[in-house]
Amino acid sequence: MSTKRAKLEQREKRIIAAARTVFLKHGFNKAKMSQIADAAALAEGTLYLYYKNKNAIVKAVVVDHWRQITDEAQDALSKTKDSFAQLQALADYHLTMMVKHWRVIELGYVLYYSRSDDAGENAGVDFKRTYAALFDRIIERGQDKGHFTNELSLPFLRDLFYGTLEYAARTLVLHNKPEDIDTNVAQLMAVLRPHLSENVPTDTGDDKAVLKRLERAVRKLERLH
Amino acid sequence: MSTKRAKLEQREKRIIAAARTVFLKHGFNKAKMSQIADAAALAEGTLYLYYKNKNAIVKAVVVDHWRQITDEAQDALSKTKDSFAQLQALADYHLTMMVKHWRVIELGYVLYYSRSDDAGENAGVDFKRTYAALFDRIIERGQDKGHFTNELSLPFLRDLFYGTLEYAARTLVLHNKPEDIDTNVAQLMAVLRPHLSENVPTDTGDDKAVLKRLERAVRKLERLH
DNA sequence: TGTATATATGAGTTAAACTCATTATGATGA
DNA sequence: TCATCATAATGAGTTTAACTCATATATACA
Repeated sequence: MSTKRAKLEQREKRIIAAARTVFLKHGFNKAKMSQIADAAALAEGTLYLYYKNKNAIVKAVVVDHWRQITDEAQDALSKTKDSFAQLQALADYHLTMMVKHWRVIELGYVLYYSRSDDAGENAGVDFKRTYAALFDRIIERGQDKGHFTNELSLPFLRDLFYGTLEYAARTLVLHNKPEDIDTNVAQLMAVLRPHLSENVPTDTGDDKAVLKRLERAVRKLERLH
Repeated sequence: MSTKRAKLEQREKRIIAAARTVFLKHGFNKAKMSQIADAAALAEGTLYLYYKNKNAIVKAVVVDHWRQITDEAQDALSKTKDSFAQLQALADYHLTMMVKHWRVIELGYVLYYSRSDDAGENAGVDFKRTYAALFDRIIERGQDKGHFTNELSLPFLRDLFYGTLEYAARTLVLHNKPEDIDTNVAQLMAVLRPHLSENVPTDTGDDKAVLKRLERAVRKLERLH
């Protein structure tokens, strides 16, 4: 009973794995169904028993990728309970993954432009949905615990977070600078911090002379960057 | 002399206009070369005298769009000399245009995924280049005039700006809420302000502001070491 | 073991991007 | 105005690759 179902699922996975390899190697257009069939050790016609068409296959590849990524990200987040640290961990993980698997991200674009290909069928671009929810959960929990302000709306914060990181990833890949992941994450967190952390006013009593001296030093340092 | 060249350019424009109509109506895949030819009142073969293939046509459509957008944005910016106001004007214009012409943005995705189609030929995705430069110019001029700090790197700022706005546009289109353009722009500017405006705190009594600024600077230093 | 049902196959069909031999257009000069 | 040449346009024909379907094979069940 379950062996049959298991076997079919096994085949589906084999197709996805084969398709992923072929798509990543050649890109969507130059990838041929015959190549995918070969890589999966199946006849071309058999592919169509599992997926309606080439678009459905690429969609399955992309969806599968985001599912894996979501699982891994969840693990990475569980290492800390501090909301802000979790956010930083997510940003770091997300950017790292995007840079590493940029070709998959580009494959995802196929799904955007080919929407409305077959009215109905190809329903909305909702891969990433559960992944994006990770961010929402962090923010909401941070707000509940009173650590985060809510002066910025959640949808906006989400767009800022993921939009910035996607563009940053493209820049890093384009200029082949994966070592800049950290500085990008740091800058993003610096931007978010004042809008998330409930600022505890620094205690007074500090000597003005010290402040003045510090400020001169900082100004000097700032000029270096 | 010039009439001949002018006529050819005229034809190119007719093809782009026709292609734009057909692509926006049907999407890239369902748009047929024959339809474009019909819409341009030309034979199908003639299209190939002007553009190498379907991809080249869609690229021309997208490039043309961004050229127009760039011109218009420049006009919108010339209304004010204040750097921060210019940034806000650009954000507002950009988001408005993206929401209005979202289908063209999606068409642009075709260029991303189909890169490497024909090694060499389809050189980098550099439409938007001059458009993105508008942002750079505002930032750089603001920094030169001493109104903007430079604690965040230009590439990062650019990715933050355009990345956030693209994601925000997608959200607005998806939820059909074009009236939220203003709130999105406002939130983006609120996020950017503290990192751009040089708010030199008067060291007379304004301890909190000084401390805040010093803290930011120190955190930044900590990140670097 | 025989029959029915489910799954796999790949030669054949079809659609659409692209080519190219032929035809039309228009410029130039006598 | 016409003859010659060069340039541009045409669309029937070719090619490629996604997709189909009649046939073959495997599997479950009595």
